[in-house]
Amino acid sequence: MTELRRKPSTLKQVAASAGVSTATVSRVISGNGIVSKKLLKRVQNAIDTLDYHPNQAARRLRHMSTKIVGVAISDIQNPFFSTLVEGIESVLQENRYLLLLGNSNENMERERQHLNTFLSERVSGVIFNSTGDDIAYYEKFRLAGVPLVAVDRKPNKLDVDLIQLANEKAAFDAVNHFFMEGHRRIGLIAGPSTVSTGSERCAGYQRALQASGLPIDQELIQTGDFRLTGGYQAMRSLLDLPEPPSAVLVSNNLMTLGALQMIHERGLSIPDQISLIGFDDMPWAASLRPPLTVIAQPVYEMGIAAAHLVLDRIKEPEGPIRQITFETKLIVRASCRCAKLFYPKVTKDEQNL
Amino acid sequence: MTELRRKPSTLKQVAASAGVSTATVSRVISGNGIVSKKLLKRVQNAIDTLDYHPNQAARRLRHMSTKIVGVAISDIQNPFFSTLVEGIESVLQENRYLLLLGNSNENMERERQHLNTFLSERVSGVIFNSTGDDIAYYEKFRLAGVPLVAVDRKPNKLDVDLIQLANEKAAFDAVNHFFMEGHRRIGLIAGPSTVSTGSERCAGYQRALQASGLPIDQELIQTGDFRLTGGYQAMRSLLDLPEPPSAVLVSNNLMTLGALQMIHERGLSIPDQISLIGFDDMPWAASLRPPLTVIAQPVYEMGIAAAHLVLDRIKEPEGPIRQITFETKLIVRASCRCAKLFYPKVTKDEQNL
DNA sequence: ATGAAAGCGCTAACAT
DNA sequence: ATGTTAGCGCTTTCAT
Repeated sequence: MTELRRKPSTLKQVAASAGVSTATVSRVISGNGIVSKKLLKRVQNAIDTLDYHPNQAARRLRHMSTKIVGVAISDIQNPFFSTLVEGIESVLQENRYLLLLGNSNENMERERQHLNTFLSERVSGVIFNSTGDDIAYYEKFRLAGVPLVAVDRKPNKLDVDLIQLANEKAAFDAVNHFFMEGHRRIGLIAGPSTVSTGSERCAGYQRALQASGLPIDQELIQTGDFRLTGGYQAMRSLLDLPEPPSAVLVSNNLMTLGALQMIHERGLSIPDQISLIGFDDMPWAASLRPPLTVIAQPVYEMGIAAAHLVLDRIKEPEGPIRQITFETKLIVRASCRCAKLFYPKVTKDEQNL
Repeated sequence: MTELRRKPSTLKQVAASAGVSTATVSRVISGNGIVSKKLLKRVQNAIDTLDYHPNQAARRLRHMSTKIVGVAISDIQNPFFSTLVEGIESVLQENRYLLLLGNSNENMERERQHLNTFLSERVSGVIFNSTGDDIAYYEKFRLAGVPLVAVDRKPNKLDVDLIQLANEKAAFDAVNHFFMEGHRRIGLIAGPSTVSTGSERCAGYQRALQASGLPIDQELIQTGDFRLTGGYQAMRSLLDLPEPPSAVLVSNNLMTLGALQMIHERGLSIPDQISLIGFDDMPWAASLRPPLTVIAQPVYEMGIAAAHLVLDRIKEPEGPIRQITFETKLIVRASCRCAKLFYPKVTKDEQNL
C-alpha cells in the first residue's frame, strides 16, 4: 500500500539479467538483426521476469520518428467527430501509431496550443478539420515536412490531402427529393458560409432550385452556427415567415436537434405540417418520432481513409495531392411526406399526427 | 513543393545562434533559474527566428516524468464517454498534461494493447472505465506506482480512486416518481449485473418496489447489454408480457434509443400507453417527441473531477483512497404521465397522442 | 552472431 | 549569472 514508485526496468537491466549486451536485447525487441535461439530465449525470459516495457521516449529520441499522429478536431462531443476518431484510431492502432487527440471545442486559443503540442511532440502527421481561419499555423507543418490531412472541411488556401463529402450533390439530391414529394417552398438551415461544408451544401440547395426553375428566396435561407441553438433560432426565423416553408433541409446533425425542438414547441406535426431532412445519420435519428429522413455520411469510413492517407504520406512524402470525395446516401424515413409510403403501419392514435 | 523534410531545430542550435550555452537556453525555456534580461532577449530572438519547439521526447527521457495521462474507455462513440473525455481533456490541457486516448470499442484485445502502450509510454496516470474483468492487468500500474482512477464503473476487487454516480439512489428516485404518477406495474431495462452501474441501478429499482410494499416480479426486469439493440430487445420482452408494464426505467442512454424504436414500431404512444424514464440526459433527449424525462448525470463534471483526482494523486502518491460520488437530477420532461402538468401547451393535433 | 561505444536532445548538478 | 558536462534509455554503426 505505502509502496514507493518502483522504477520501470530498463533494457540495460534486461541485458545484465540475461547476461548479454544491450545490443542483443535491442535486436530481440525490434526484431531487426539476427540473434541465436539460445540468447533469444534467455533475453525473452529476462524480459518477462523483469516485466520490461521499452521506454518509448528513448526510442523516439533515437530514431527521430515518433509514430504519433496528431488529430485536431473542433468538437469531440459531436457524434460525427467521435465516429471519425473511432475510424482513425482503429487504423492507427493496427499500424502501431499513437493517436494524440486535440479537441479545441471551437476555441482558437486551445487549437493553437494543441498545434504547438503537436510540433513539440514531433508528430509524424496531422489530421485536422480546419475552421478555415488558422491556415498560417498549419503552414508550419507543411514547412517542417509533416504530412497534413484535412477532413470534412476543405481549407481555404492550403493545398493538402483531403477527405471530404460530396456536399453539393447531397444537398441537391435532398432538395430534389422534396420536389418529388410536391414541395415548392423549401427552406434551408445553412451552416457558416466560411466553411466549405456550409457553403457547398448551400450551393447544392440553390442549384436544385434553379434547375427546377424556382426563384431563390433569401429569407428561406437561414444561417446557423452548426450548433444546437443555431438550428433552433434558424427554424424559428423560418416559421415566423409570413409564408413559412413546407419542407426544410438542415445542414448538420446538431442544428437538426435544435430545429426539432422549435418545431415541437410550436406544436407542429412532422411531416404533415412540415417536412424535414437532416445531414448525418446519428444513432438517435431512427428513434425519433417520426424517424428522421437523413443524408447519411460514411463517417467511420472517412476516418479510416484519413488515417490511410496520412500513413501513406508519411511513408511516401512526395507524390501528387490526393483528395477523396465520399458519396452520401439519402435514408428515407418518416420525416418527409412520403412517410406514409414507407411506414404504412400507424395506429389510430397516430392518424392525425 | 518538392521540399525535403527539414529537421526541427534543436536547443543546441538556439544556443549557438544566440551565442550562449545550452544551459541558458534551457533555463529560458523551463522558466527555472535566473537569466539576465539581455541574454533572455537574445535567446528569445533565436527561438523565434529558428521556430524552435522543445523536443518532448528528449525532455521526458531526462525528467523521468512524462506528464501524460492515459485514458482507457470502452466506447468513444457513446456521448457519455465523449463528454467525459471532453471534461478530462480541459483539465489536462490547463495543466499541460497530454491526453493519450485508448478506445477499446468493448474489445478486450484492443484494451490490452492500449494498456501496454500506456506502460511503454510511461504515463503518469491512468483514468479508466473498467469492464470489471481485466483487473489483473490494471494491477500492473498499481505495482509500478502509477496512479489509477476508475470512472463510472466500480472495479470489483481493485481499491482505487473512483468517480462514480449515486446509481442506487437515482434508480430509487425514478421509480418513486413513477409511483407518484400512479404507476404500479413498473418495468426495468437493466444493464449487465457484472458491472456496478448495472447492478446498482437494479438494486435501487428493487428497493423502491420493496419500500412501497410491491412484489418484485422478475419478468419485469429485462437485462440488456448497454447497447442500442439490447434496449430494443429488452423492451420487446416487456411489451410481450401478458400484462406489460405501464412505465419503464431504462438503465442507460443507448438502450433508451433502442427501447424507443421498439415502442414506435408497436405504435404505442408515450406517455399515455407507456411512460419512460432513461438514464443520461443527452443532447437529443429534449428533441424527442415527446421530450424525454431523464436522470441527468453531471458527466462533464465527472470528467473534470477524474482529471483532478489523477493529477492530485500524481503530486501526492500517498494518502487515503478517495471515492467521489455524484448526485443525479431527475429532469422531468414529457415522457411520463405528469407530462400534461409540465407541458400544457399542446395543439389539437396532439391531444390524443 | 555478438559486443562496445557513440550519440539522439535535453536538464541539472556542479563549477566558475 | 552563466557555462561545462554527465547521463536519461535506447539504437546502430563498427569491431570482433
